[in-house]
Amino acid sequence: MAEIAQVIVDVPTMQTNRPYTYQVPAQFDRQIQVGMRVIIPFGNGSRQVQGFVVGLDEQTEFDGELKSIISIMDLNPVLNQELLAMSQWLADSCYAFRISCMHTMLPNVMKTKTQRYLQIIDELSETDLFELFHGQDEILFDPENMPAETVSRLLKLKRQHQIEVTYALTDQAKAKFVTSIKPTMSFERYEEERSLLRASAKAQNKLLSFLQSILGKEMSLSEAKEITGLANSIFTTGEKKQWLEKDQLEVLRTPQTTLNSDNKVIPELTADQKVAVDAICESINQEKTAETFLLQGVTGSGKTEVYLRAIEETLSEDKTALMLVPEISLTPQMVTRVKGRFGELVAVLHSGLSNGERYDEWRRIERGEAKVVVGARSAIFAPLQSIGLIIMDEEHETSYKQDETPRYHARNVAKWRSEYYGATIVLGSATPSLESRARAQKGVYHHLLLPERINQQPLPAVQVIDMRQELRKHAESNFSTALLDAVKDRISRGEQSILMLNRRGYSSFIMCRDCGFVMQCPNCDISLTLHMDTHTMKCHYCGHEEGIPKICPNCQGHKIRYYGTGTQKVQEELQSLIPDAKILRMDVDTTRRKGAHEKLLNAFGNQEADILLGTQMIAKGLDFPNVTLVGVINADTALGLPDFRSSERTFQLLTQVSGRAGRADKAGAVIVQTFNPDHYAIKLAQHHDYERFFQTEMNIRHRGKYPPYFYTLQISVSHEEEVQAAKSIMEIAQFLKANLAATSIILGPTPKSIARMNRKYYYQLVIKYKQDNQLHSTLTQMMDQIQKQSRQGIQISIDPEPQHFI
DNA sequence: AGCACGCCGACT
DNA sequence: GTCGGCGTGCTC
Repeated sequence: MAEIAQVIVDVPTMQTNRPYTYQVPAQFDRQIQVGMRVIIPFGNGSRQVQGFVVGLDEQTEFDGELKSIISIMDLNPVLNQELLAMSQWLADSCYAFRISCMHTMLPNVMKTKTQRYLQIIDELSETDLFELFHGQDEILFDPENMPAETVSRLLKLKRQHQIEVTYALTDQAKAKFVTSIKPTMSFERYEEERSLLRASAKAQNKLLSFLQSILGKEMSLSEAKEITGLANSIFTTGEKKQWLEKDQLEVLRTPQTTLNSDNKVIPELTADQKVAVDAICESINQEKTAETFLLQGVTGSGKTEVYLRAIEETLSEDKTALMLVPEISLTPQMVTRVKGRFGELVAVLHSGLSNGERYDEWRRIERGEAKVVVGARSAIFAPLQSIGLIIMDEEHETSYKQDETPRYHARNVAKWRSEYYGATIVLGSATPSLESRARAQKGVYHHLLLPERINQQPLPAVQVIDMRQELRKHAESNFSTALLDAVKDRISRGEQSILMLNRRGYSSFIMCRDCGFVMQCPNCDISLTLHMDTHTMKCHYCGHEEGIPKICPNCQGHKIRYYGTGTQKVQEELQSLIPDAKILRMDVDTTRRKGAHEKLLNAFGNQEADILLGTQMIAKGLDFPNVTLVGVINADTALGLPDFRSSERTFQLLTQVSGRAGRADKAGAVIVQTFNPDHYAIKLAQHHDYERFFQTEMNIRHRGKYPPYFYTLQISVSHEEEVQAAKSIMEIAQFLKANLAATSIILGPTPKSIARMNRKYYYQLVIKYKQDNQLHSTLTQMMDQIQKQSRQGIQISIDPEPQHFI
């Protein structure tokens, strides 16, 4: 009986979101395994696409002519049973296509690039041959980058069957090889060869001794050249004389990290740490129990050491460990600390890796060479087997939720994997998300506390400055007298300060003083942001860019002025207020280039500047012993946002920056400037009072029927015409009202706060629900319906547990 | 997605 | 009359 394969094709649409059946040709019989990639014909014509084999059978229900698999792309499955099962779960829970989920779980290089070629199959006219084919019998077919007239002429020839389209799928997943050398003789034979040399042949002599020293080994040519200092030609001579063999050696593009041995010092545990480590280790040692711990520890309480001990225990049980950290915390120091403890067993996955490097790290994990994986969000899909421990540091971070499809939350994926393997989860944070803290309260998670800092240092005193008062005292400025004095004081003492600007909703724009005209993006409904470094106006949403006008485009007036506060403007103001201060600015503009981020932080660490001024990105995980002052320039810009999590965000951010001050032997101080000094999030952050904040916020969430009491789900639609988008979301709302449980609540529909983006209008609604068995099927049904309208330009997206409501 | 089929306006 | 516009349906 011939083999039959079930294949998920690489065509991300609703209609193709299911397995297709293919014949396994005789030459591939018993060579194909579930989880491998294959190339298959799909659709009319001879179109070829990539696919993933998800099942193998002897027979099929499908009663039509089966097409055959064209080729196999892998020697081994790239998705194992676990990941395959997970892709299905992920697709269901995120309302995403299965193929999109599969690609999300794999390195980018697993995606094939499709190229189309046109081949002449019949005699062409002289003109066509030369004008279209340049005298060749095959050309690349790339309609996007060809003149429309050329394309139509080519298509016409195709219709007349004079030429045909061929497909070439290129697999980018290629291992990297270098030339290597291998000794071919025995020690004695080399001695013999040496005796035959003339005395002047010094280089050859050297090569012979070198080959003797690496008997039985294989080494890359470049490394051999480096060690011996011999030229390429000597090795070529050696090859000719058959002293050595050249070969292709596979190398892993593992990024180099320097390991300094002083990281090997393993600190003593405090009593609290010991309690935590013991509890976690006990769970790790229990087979097949998926338990979750919430490790709540103030900044500097030594959470990382607890993680490292837990990983150690996991490895000793012959299991693997996964440690997630937010992208911005994935600093070289952090990586060095883990590598210092577990060395070569560690694989690191972060956004700075090239596709090739990422692929190589992925394979180290997949082959079992790496047993500890450290990485940002997508590292949750690392192909580790027999996972014993999953750690999520800073578990409250919103970056754990992917904001494009599939919109998964790494925490949920962690939970799934932990149940699959019976692994232990450790969620760590100084300010846990309300969801997690509430689960700990209910006993769903084990709650572990690290209430004290390692060095017994008190948390820094936080001073809140009422900016409304400040404004009354003196002219408009971003700096209160208190903050300015404090900064000057640090400079005079040779200490450093960190100043944070809450960037959100706080960018610079230009406005005409005469008519009030504000420059807007022609594609999106938002103001353009001023960028002084490039002297342009940019749209932060679609990337649109144009010059700065000198006269008002609306009233032709000359009174165009800058408004708003960007880091750059604040830097200028600060510089004029404290002329001799050395200020380092860190924001998206100064860190765009690769490595710029690190460079800036190193410069600051080496005390090349007095002040580090930046956006949220400076709040996380940085540890500078000489920093004794942290200032928050505008604490409350997030508070004004129409998002039920804005208080939580503000509290978390303030608590986090506070932790940056005075971590070493010097006492630290924090100054927070705000227009809402009485807001509970700010007051409770001032007193480092997480528990009170938790209680207060829970009450508010309870009253408002928000998470963690209710689940949320956002549906948004977009269309080029506003009426169409509005009509569509109204229909959806109607449909949902008729089909959802009575306890479910629909908010909206409303236009999105940025109602137009990239020439499209956006409308949304939010469903709040406690338990709704009909929800999933209703939404699936709805997606099906809407998909039929997709030809008319309606686009829909479902976001379970959205992190941003604006 | 991307390809073919099929039905309408405006050109040699 | 035919060419080519794009709306519609389908892909094992």
